[in-house]
Amino acid sequence: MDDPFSFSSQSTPSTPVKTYPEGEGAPVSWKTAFESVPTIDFKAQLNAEQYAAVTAPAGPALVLAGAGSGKTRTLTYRVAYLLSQGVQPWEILLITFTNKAAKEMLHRVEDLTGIPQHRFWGGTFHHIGQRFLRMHGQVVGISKDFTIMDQGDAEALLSDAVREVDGAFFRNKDNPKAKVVAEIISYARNTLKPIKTVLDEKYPYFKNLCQLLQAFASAYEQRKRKQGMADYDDLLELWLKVLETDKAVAAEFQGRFKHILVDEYQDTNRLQASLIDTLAANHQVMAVGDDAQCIYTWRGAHFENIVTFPNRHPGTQLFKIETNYRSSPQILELANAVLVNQAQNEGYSKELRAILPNKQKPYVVQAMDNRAQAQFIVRRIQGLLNDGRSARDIAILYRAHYHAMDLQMELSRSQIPYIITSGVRFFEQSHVKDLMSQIRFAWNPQDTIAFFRTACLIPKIGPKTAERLLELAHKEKLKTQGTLIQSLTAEAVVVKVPLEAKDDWVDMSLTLQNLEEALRPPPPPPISDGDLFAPKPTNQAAFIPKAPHEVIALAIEGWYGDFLRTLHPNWTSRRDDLDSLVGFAERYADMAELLGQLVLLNSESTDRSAEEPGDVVRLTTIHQSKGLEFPVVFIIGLAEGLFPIKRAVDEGNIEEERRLFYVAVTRAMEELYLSYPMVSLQGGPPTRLEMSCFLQELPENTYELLHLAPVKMGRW
DNA sequence: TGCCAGGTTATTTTT
DNA sequence: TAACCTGGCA
Repeated sequence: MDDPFSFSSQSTPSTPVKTYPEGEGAPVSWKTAFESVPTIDFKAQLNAEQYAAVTAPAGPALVLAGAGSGKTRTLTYRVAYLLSQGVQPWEILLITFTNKAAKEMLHRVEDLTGIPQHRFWGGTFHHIGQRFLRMHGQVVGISKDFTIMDQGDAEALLSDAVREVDGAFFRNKDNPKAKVVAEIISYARNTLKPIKTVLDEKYPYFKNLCQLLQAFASAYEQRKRKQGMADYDDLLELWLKVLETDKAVAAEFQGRFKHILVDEYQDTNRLQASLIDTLAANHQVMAVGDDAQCIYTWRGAHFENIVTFPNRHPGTQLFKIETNYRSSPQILELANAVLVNQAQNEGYSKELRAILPNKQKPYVVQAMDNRAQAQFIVRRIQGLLNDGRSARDIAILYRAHYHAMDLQMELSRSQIPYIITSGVRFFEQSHVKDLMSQIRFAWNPQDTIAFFRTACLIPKIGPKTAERLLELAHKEKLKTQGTLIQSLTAEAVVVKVPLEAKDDWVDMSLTLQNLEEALRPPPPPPISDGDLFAPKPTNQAAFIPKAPHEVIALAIEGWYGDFLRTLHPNWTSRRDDLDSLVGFAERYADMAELLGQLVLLNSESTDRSAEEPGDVVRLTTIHQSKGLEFPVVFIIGLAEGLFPIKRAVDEGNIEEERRLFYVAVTRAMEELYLSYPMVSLQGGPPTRLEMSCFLQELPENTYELLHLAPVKMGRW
């Protein structure tokens, strides 16, 4: 697996990946496969707008695809079209933002063309960056087998770096917390701006900390390199750095891709845009997106990227796809009205054109308070279900998770099945991370974050104690020539473990030792003994590491499996999570790959979500609803202060809130309910809430107002 | 130094 | 709801 691009978004050892060396044609078998691609009548299967984009001649192209206009379809057919023109699959680079999108896209291409997914070069920015760096990272001083940290790990490492530079920093409560420091630094990196600029623009109240933050950033950087770690941003930042440093490598990749396709281009940040621009040195790039749906500027997304794309790629052809296949004309009329109120000069003008039959106008619903809002929705849902609607056709969208609290209670009470996609992801759940930390530490004893996480689980052991013990173990290691993990159980270390923690400490260390033995050959025995019968070095050559899923099973059987019971009351379900991790890991042949993927993949790819889609109502934030569609959509909390949310108003980010509202509205296919509570009972005395400005701005003929009387009225 | 209980507070979160 | 913080105690 040396070729960085010989992968699909999912690693499936069952279908071995073939790669073709540079300059060589594909093997004959492949050609046969290629010829068997069904001929597609592009003109018949696409509308005129889509057809134009799909069959665009080579060269830079920008496809503005409105909500529900068949964006994915267009992209998929574009790939098929290129293939039909003789382009080889490995000459196409397909970049998406999410794993979900990558998976879906590759899947659909395979369905359409019959060519297996893994022939295509596709994945998320981060996936591709990872593979690239595993190959060429040394150019910028990162080792091949770096470990990728997730958000939490990165913050922990950053905290360490901060304390190293200024031990008292976090004690001052006026200073930003580790999370915020991380945010600032990350934002700077993703937007290619100096920290100073970021502070000026977004955090003026931390301006005086500029020097300090810069010092934190570089200390953090050093730590990462020293410990062989990379955070998410590194995958992009260092990728770009390599391309800029090593012209030969850059040229190789620039020549390799004849066609680069980028999905959701409006959500690229400056760093990602630079990557694309660099790779697409010959302007062989098609960007697809919708600037009206850019909702991630707070994380560095820069929707002007889409606006200035033609400047950076001279000769760009512009395609607009505006026929909407998703929503009723009434819903689209409202959606278009949302955009009319956009500040001027915000992106491209667009108007979605309906082709579906008429339906009911969207409703605006005023409820007394949150509770009444929830009750209204529950009653309405019951009505829909009685009319034969499936629960899965219904979604409730909101701006922030906590807006849905009353609703959850009300739904549970009425026994309406629902799922809520909450903020915590599978791999970020504490027990999953606990377990994986042990494996990570066994895999890479340099990974002190993993060690601390594991050690501090034990009662009576906190960070300070853990640090002392680790130091002792290091000393011991030098003495005995063993491994660090072997030293954990050395007498000199164990005596320093707090009395009550001893049993757990030893158990934990023994498990770690088991894991280590499963992963790596034992170190050469000390020579000084003169022991002629010591195991011979040949043992090492013969060592075969255990498969990742076996290692995970080993860890569960070990110390943590039992310890978990003492940790959480709901340990059985957590134990199930861990067991499902074993199944998940079966897909991976080696630990390095698994550890890398674990961090890059989020909940989508777990077996868990595969089971999820049942016939249930879906509750989700608007951000997470992007790309989805539902026949019936409720958008709740449409009051000033809730949506647009107060903080966004304070910071002057109304336009992003408006785009968010636009995204929410365009999820709906047939029925749309926009509701808000008129009184807030949250914390303290009841306060009156105004109708959201987004509703106030709408022409009155775009919706029907429904004022809920306290008593039951009519059907609801 | 570490633990625990109780209280507070709440943006959004592709990787 | 849950995650986080704080203060007081062992």
